[in-house]
Amino acid sequence: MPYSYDYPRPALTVDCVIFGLDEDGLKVLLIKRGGEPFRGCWAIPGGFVDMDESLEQAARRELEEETGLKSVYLEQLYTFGDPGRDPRGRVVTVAYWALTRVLAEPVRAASDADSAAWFAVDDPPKLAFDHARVLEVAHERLRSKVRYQPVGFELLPRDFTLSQLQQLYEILLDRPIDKRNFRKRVMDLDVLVDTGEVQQDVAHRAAKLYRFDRRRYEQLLRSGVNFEI
Amino acid sequence: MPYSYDYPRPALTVDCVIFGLDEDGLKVLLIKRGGEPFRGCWAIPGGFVDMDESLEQAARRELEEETGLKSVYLEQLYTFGDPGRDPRGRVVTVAYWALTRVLAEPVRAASDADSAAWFAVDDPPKLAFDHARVLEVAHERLRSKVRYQPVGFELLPRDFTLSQLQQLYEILLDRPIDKRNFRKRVMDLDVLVDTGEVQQDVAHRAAKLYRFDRRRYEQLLRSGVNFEI
DNA sequence: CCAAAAGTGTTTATGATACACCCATGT
DNA sequence: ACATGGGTGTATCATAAACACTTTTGG
Repeated sequence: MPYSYDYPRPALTVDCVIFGLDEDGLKVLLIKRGGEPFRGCWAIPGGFVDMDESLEQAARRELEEETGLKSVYLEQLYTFGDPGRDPRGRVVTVAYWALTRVLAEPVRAASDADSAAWFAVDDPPKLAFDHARVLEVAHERLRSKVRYQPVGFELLPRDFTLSQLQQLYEILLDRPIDKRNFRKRVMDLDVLVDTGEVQQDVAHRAAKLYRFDRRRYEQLLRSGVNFEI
Repeated sequence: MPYSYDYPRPALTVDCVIFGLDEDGLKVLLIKRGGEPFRGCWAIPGGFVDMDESLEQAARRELEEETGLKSVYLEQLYTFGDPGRDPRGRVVTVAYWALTRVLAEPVRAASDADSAAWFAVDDPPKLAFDHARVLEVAHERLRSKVRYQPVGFELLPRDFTLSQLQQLYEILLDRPIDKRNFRKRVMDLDVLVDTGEVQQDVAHRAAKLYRFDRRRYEQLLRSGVNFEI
C-alpha cells in the first residue's frame, strides 16, 4: 500500500443522543451496558466505526443494533476526544443527535446492550464515560436549534394538534407561550397542512389535526425564510 | 491492559481552517504540501493526533508547526470521515476553525510544509483531499455565526475604526449596511471602548479608534444579551 | 477650497407582545 | 348544564429600516 500511515491510532466510536417526548416531558434514550467497562451502567448508545462505513452509517447501525431504532435523521453534534475519557485507552467519539417520537418507537433491548429505556433529560441516571457531558452538549444544541428551526415536528406523531405543538415548544423553550401568538406565528410559517381530520375520543371539542410539510419547509428554507419561533 | 480494544482503526487527524482579513477581503490560510499524497498541492493545515494530547491541543500544535501561528481561539467545526476521502486509507479528520488578523500574523513556511500563504476565500486554489468541502463548511459556519455573535473583532487590529468594523461586516454578510444604523447597533451592544486615540496619516478627518472589550462581552453574553447585528 | 471619509437624529414601517371571550363536545 | 380544552382578533409597544446633511482634515 503506497504512503500508508503507521502511527499509533486512537480508537474511534460514534454515539447517538436520541431525544424523545412523552406526556412527562423531554426524554433521552439510553442503554444499559452489557460489557466492561461500566458494565450495568447506563450509557448513550454507540460503538465502533468499521473501516468501510461512513461515520453517520456507523451511528445509524449502532443505534439500530442497540435499540432497534432506525430511520431517524441524525445530525453531527460534536467530537469528544480528551485523553482519559475512556479507561481502556485513547478513544475518540463522534457524537450524533436526533429527535424521534417516543410512543411511535418502542425500544427493544438488542444485541449489544442489556436493555434500552427512555429517561427524563432533566434527571438522567449516572452515565458511563463522559456521557453526562455529551448529553449536556446535545441538550444545549437542541435548545438553541429549536429557536430558529422547526425541529420539533420530529418529536410529535405524524398528525398533531396545535396545542400539542405548543406544549412541545413550551417544554423545549422552558417558558409559557401565548396561544394566539403561537398559532399566528406557526400558521404564518406556512409549513403545516390541515389533514381534515380531528382528534378522537376527547372529552371536549376535538382539535384539528395538522401534518408537517417537510417538502414545503425545505423549499422555504432554501429561499431564505426565517423560521424563528 | 484490561479491556483493551483490538479493532482495525481509522487514522485520526485534525485540520485548521484559519480565516483572516486584509484590504482585499476575506482570506484563508493554506499550506503547500511537502509530502505525498498531493505533494505540492495546497491544503488546509493539519496533521495527526498524538496519543496523549487532546484534539484541540493537536490542532493548535499542527497549526503552529506548519504556519507559525499560535494563540488563536480554535473552535471545533465538524468531523469528516467518509471512506475514500484520503487515498492512503481510512482517515478521519476533526476540523477546527478560527479567525485571526492577517497583518498582525505574518505566516512562515515551517517544518511540515513547504510554505504557507493566504488565499481569497472566494477564489481558492485546487485543494488536496476533501479540503474544498471543509473550507466550504467553515465559510458557511462563519457566515452564520457572524449574524448573532460579534466574532468579527478577531479579524481586525486591536484598535479599529467603526468604518473598518462596518467594512468587515459588509464583507462577511456580503451586503451593504447603513452607516448610521450600524453605528447605533454596535454602540448599543456596549462592548467597545473608546481608546481616546484617532487614526493617523489619513487624508481626511481622522476616525476615532475603538477596542473590543472581551471581558464586558462575556459578561453580557452570560446575562443573556442578544448580539445580533 | 476641494476631496474624502467621519460623524450624527428623526420618521416610518414592521413585527412582537399583551390580552379575553365564545365555541364545540362529552359526560 | 357544566367542565374542558379549541379556537379566534385587535390595540399597543418596541425594534428595524430608510434616509441627508454637516464636520474635520490633508492636500
